[in-house]
Amino acid sequence: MRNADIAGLFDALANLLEIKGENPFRIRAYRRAALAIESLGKDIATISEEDLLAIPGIGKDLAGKISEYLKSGKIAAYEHLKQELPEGLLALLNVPGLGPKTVNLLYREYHVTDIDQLEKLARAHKLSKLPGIKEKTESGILKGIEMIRRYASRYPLGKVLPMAREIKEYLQANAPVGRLEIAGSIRRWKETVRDIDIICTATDPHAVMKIFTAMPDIKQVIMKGPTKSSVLTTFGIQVDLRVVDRESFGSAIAYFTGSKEHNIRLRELAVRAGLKLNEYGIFREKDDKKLGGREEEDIYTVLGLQFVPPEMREDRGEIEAAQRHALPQLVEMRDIRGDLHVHSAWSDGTLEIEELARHAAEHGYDYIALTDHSQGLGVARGLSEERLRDQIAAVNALNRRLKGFRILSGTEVNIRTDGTLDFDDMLLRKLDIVVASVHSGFKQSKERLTQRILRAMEHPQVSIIGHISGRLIGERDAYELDMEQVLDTAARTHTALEINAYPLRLDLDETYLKTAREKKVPIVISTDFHAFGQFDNIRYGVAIARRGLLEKKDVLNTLPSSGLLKKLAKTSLR
DNA sequence: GCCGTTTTCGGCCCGACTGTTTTCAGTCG
Repeated sequence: MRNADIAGLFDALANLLEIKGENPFRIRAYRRAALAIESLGKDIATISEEDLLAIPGIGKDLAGKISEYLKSGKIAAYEHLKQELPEGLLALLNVPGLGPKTVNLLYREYHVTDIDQLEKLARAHKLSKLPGIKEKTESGILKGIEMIRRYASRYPLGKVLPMAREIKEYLQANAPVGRLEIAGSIRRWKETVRDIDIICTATDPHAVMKIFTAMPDIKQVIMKGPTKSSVLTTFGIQVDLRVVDRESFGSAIAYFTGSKEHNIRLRELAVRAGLKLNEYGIFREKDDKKLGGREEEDIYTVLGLQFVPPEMREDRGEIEAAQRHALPQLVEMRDIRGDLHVHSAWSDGTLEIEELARHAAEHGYDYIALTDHSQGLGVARGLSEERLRDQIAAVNALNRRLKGFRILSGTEVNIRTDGTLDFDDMLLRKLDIVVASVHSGFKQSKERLTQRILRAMEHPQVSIIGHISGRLIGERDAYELDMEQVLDTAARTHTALEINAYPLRLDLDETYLKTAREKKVPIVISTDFHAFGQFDNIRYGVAIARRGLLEKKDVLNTLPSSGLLKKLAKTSLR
């Protein structure tokens, strides 16, 4: 798909225009369009020009530029702009504290076009000769350069959320705070996050800020004010704390949860209704009377909107739906009845089958599917056919003893490099659930990988395709797949796709979920359980499902086991 | 550059903190 390329080009265009000092609203239009294209969920090349115009934020001009790129691989306007301002300037914008105005100044005065040049000039104290720049700014730029060299810009949610919870607990235990919540992209459950945003109420903000900026494991205090402070942890992630009084907590958490684009749309609605919305509340414009803000719901109510769950707040149409009071009823944690991807100590898990069952029942589940690895995956102690037969017998024996809980016999069978499965068909037929996954040969061509997965989906015994993209967020990219074909085939063969709730996987990812839902592809949410406590990871998967707008009816493991097995029995459907 | 329950033209969100300034521009979220 070229979506990411086009979105990237529009973003680059916006940045160059900003350095040039162009009309800020024109710049915003490019950025909005870039976001819309990125989260489109289908190949932009397959969309007619007419349908392009139906996408909010894309008008005649941008639709033309998209077509131009699809035809020629270039956008003339961007090529022209590059003649004026070198592309290298874009990298300079990534330096914290360095914005478009300063980049422009540096380029005009010293022809700075890359970070190494900038660093040399700063070290030689040449920058402080420029208007508006003195020693502090100069050393700030050097610090900024060090930061981008040392740290990644975004981190996987699964790494950051536990840190955020630690900070939350620390502040609740040590600072005089009232209500306190994690906000920002963590609260929206974005799969990667850039920083940790925390919002709290307090009667003595100074005392809170003092404790916050002196927390253990703080590397640097970036800024410190009475209502807003930022620090950098030794891990390298920025933490922002915002303090408000209790009457503003709702509006503040709404504001601090974002997304920025969602907030902008809310404020535009407010302006049009003769209101003003900020982090302190929602006010009537003419007399400044406060109409709400203590609770987050106030904001949506006063604006005449249905309450929008944080996971949906990305300005992807949720505001319009909330105006019509037609938001989907998103799937919830309590809807999940069981886990369909679970490993025991028979392969590379740590719990015995009975312990697993008890643990799952304590977690509130009615069933699990035991899906240990297959023989080909030696590193994970994959089961031989003989051991799998033994396991089926063990599960049957156990099920006779268990009351109100059921273990489904299953496997996570390797999809071999040619698309065949790692167990004999006769054996697979004895199982309740067959999860088929790719564990090797990631470097195959897009065509081969796609064919491989299609072939597995055509197999009558395969109920679910596990972690379909193969990615590990921040560690390994997804392999290339023709997702259009994959989703069509999944729908046709009634093969479910898994949302793998392991925090570094989280695929099938949200960009494809919307399309999957439209095509009526069955979806399951599973944790890929290996060790005690990991059933809790289901929250990540539910969040991704919610970000993909899935409802309870779209997710198969919201069903009781009998209904679930009926839905997964694809042979009876053909 | 987009868009329309005021508008096809004239609007387009709002505030905190920092550094360099004697009143504010730049950056960030």
